[in-house]
Parts: sequence; structure tokens; C-alpha cells
Amino acid sequence: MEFIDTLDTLERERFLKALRLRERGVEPYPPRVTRTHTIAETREQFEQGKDLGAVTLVGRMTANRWTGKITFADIRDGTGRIQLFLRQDNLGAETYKDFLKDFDLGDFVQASGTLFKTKTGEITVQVAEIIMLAKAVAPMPEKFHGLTDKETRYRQRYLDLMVNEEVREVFRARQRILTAMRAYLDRSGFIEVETPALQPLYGGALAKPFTTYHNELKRDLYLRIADELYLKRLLVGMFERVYEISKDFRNEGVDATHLPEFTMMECYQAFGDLSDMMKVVEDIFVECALAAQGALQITYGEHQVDLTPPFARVAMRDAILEKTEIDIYVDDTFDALNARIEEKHLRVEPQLSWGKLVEKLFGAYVEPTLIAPTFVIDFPTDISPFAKKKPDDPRVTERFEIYVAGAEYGNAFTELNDPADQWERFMEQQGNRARGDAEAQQMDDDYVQALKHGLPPTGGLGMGVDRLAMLLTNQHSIRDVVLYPQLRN
RNA sequence: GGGCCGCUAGCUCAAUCGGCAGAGCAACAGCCUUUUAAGCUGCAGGUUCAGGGUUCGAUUCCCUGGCGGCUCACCA
Repeated sequence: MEFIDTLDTLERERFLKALRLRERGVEPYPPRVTRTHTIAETREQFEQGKDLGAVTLVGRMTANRWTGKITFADIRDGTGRIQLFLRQDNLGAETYKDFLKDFDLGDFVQASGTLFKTKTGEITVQVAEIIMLAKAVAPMPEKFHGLTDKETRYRQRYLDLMVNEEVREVFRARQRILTAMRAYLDRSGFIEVETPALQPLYGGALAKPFTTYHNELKRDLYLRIADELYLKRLLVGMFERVYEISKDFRNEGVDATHLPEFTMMECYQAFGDLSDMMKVVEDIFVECALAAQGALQITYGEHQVDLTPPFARVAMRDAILEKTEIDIYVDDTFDALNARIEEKHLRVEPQLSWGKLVEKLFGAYVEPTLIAPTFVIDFPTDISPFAKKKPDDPRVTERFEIYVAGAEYGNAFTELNDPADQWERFMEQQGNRARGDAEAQQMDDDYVQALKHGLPPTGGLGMGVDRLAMLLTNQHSIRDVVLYPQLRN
């Protein structure tokens, strides 16, 4: 069995061309290239009237228009596209013929020559020499319709990136968003840290984990569902402001807004509280929107959204009251709220607690209506095991989530730092677990021990980076802002 | 996990009621010295996702499975 036996008809044809080149003493995969300018630089400098003389450009050949003894070809590099003009009279009959025979769409080439404008005004390289840099054995996707099959786009992302330029721009924008976020946090005094992805106890969020096993230690380990508890321990250790941007893993459903691994930013500010985190959220939205789109007025699907601070804020109770005419502070027990929901014939799945019912009501009747950036505050205590209770109403916590265009982008609290209260919350979670809540927190004695040493009053925030990238690049599936989204095998 | 839709040439897509498997691009053999999805002539290209069933005959109808998409539920 030879390599060539693994190739289909089209690939074989192209592979034979590579062999032919080699027979002529031309290496189809040379180790080094010459490049005097990028394509973008070439265009820019030519338009400025600069005489560049002879240039040597490199790129992938993406189009080919030949009319007998001349050929127009397009090459693209990472910066742009430019047209090549190849003429038999310039290259010589033999070389020109070899070019026609052995160069294909998709090949990386190096072209040298001088610049001119065609009669239609297009900047073009009059090619004196063209060299193969890397022979493409497999053919490119079709040039006009491109590649649209989503499965191929995700599984062979390089093809998607190769032919769909707007896809490359989405990922450039994603990188600008991350860079802007880091720059903001860095200059605001937050220190970037790294905490364990493999954890003996998972925590910091309500979610189902992935489990793995360490052979030498002979124990189960979990992939982190959040960074929270490790980051807050650092504040016990006297760091004042920390953040981490990392992958979290949750063993749950996959859909347009959920993947099993996703990127989360978490930051914690000692001597801060909820209102400080609101400022951080507003600042991050501003910085990232400007980095991604250069404007605070953005389009997301059918919505026009203005990200200019200050963002609106509304209490969970008031928002639910307005949409459903249910006052969760009147029906402030599980049984009462359940009865009220049935009485009003609202469609809410069975839940295990008052707080989860509130969360469901909110998700079904309020969340989709929150288009302009809005902080929703005062979340039920039993679904907020790490948030400090409101001093004047222990049913709810000093917690907000930020909503834009009907979706959540971040979650923040005034962090719970009372070790006794935290211990009781863990116990409550264990009760929930016993009653069948697979997402309930496990008791984390080590974390309580840390709190016993004193966590300063702290504001903490988590933001979904993929979701933010979706919002700011107008993408409606998380798979379109993640280079290699998880698919079935 | 449930419901719905899809899977045909390398890519983008057709195929009427169940009756020989088709086109464009790409490729191949040619023509053509300023093209822009270049054009023209010719030629080739298939496990119709897989397996099973019904039928004289299945891309088409039925069943099972795989993969993908949308949606509902859950979660960020």
C-alpha cells in the first residue's frame, strides 16, 4: 500500500503533478520562501503611489482565469487577495505550459514581478517567476458557493476558514474581545492567575461535572465547572484582585448556546461588592464592543442594542411581578408559589425549591424580553449558595445577572464570606442532592476552612466569553465562535 | 433525552407518480494574449450515509442504526 493508493481520482491527479514537478527537479514542498511584502502591504503602498519595483508575494491560488497564452490568477495570503498576470511571452513557452499543467487551485505559490493596473483598474502582479511552495493534493471547496455544509465546516474548520473570509473575521474579533478584556482587567489592577482544571471536588456553580481518574493517586478527579472557590481562596491569601480566563467543563446538554467546554472569565475584587462588579461589567461590554465592532450600538439578529452605560437594573421580584402578576415575596414558599403557578396555568416544569421555581418563572417569562442591557438583581438565596444574603431580606442575595438581547452574559455577587453561613449553605445543598438535585454543590470543608481564616468583603463576577463573542460578532450559534466545537464521532 | 427536517460526484445542488443517476464549479483533452463565478468544444467522475424490508424494479415507500441541523426540556 502506497500513499497514492489512498487517494481518490482528483487527489491522485494532483499528486501526480507533484511527482512530475519533482521529476523536473522542482521540489513541490520547498523548505523556505522569499516574501518581500504581504498582499495588504503591497496594495496599500501601491495605492499610495510608492514605486515598489519588483515584489515577491506568497499565497494560496484561489482562482484561475486563462485565455490561451495569458492567465489571470488570484492568490490570497493572511492579509488579502491580489491578482497575478502570467503571460507566455514573459515566462517562456515551456514554463508557461508547466504552470498550466501542474499548478492548481489551492496550491501555495510564490510569485515575483512588477505591479501594474489592468484596464479595469485592478492592481496586478505582472509575473516574471512563479514557484510552487506547497502542492495541495486535495481540491479546495467550490469557489462560488464555497463551503456551507455545517458538519464539514466544523469538522474540517481549515476549509471553512480557507474559503469563508467572514468566518476568519469572527475569530479575529473574538481574539480582540479577549485581548480587550485582559487589557481592561490588567490595567484595573487584577492579576491573572491559573487554578486547577482537575479538582478533587467540583464547585463554584450548580452543574454536572465530568469525572476522570488519576491512576497513581488512585482517585476520582473532576474537570472544573467553575474557578470560583480557588480564586476566592487567593483573596484569603491577600491578593486583592485576581482573574482567570479559562475553559470550564459541564456535563450537560449541547445546543446553540451550550458546549461541554466553554470559556469563562471570573474576577474577584477584595473590598468590593455588587456595585463594583456592575461597573466592571459595563466597562467590559464597552471595551469589548469597541474592540470587536468599533461601536456601542450593535445589531444582534433582529435586535438593535445600545451598550452605552449605565445599564438598567431591575429586581427579580419586580420583573416577575410585571410579566406574570405573581409576587414571589407574597408566595415566598415552595408550596405557595407552586400553587400560584398552577392557579395561573403557567407552564413551569416541576422543581425542587422555591428558588428554582423563581428561576424558571424568570427564564420563561422575563429573560426573553430583556433586550437592552439589564442587571437583574436579588436572586433567591437557595439558588445562590456563594452569595451574601441581603441584610434586610434573607430570602434573596446580593447577586445580579446581566442580560442583553434575551440572553445571560454574566453573574456576580457580593461574595459570601461568613464561614458559618457558608457551611449551612453547603448543608442545604447536600439536602437538595439527597432529594435528587444532581447539580447541587458538594460540601467543601477545605473551602470553609479558608473562609474561617477570613475572606475580605469581596465582589465577584463570572462572564461567558463565548456568549459575549456571539453577541459582539452577531453569531447565533456558540459553534460559530468556537474553532473546534465538540461534535459526535 | 423528545419532536421535526436533512444526508445524492471533491464542492454547491437537481432527479415529476416507484421506472436507465443529472447539472454547475473543480478535474481531464483541446481552442482562445486584459480576465473578474471568464467563455467555447469534448470527455470522465457515484457503496444516492449504513443495514434490512416491500416491489418485476427503491435516491424515492417502510423499519433499525449513524451523523448533522432546527426546536423543546436542562444548563452558562
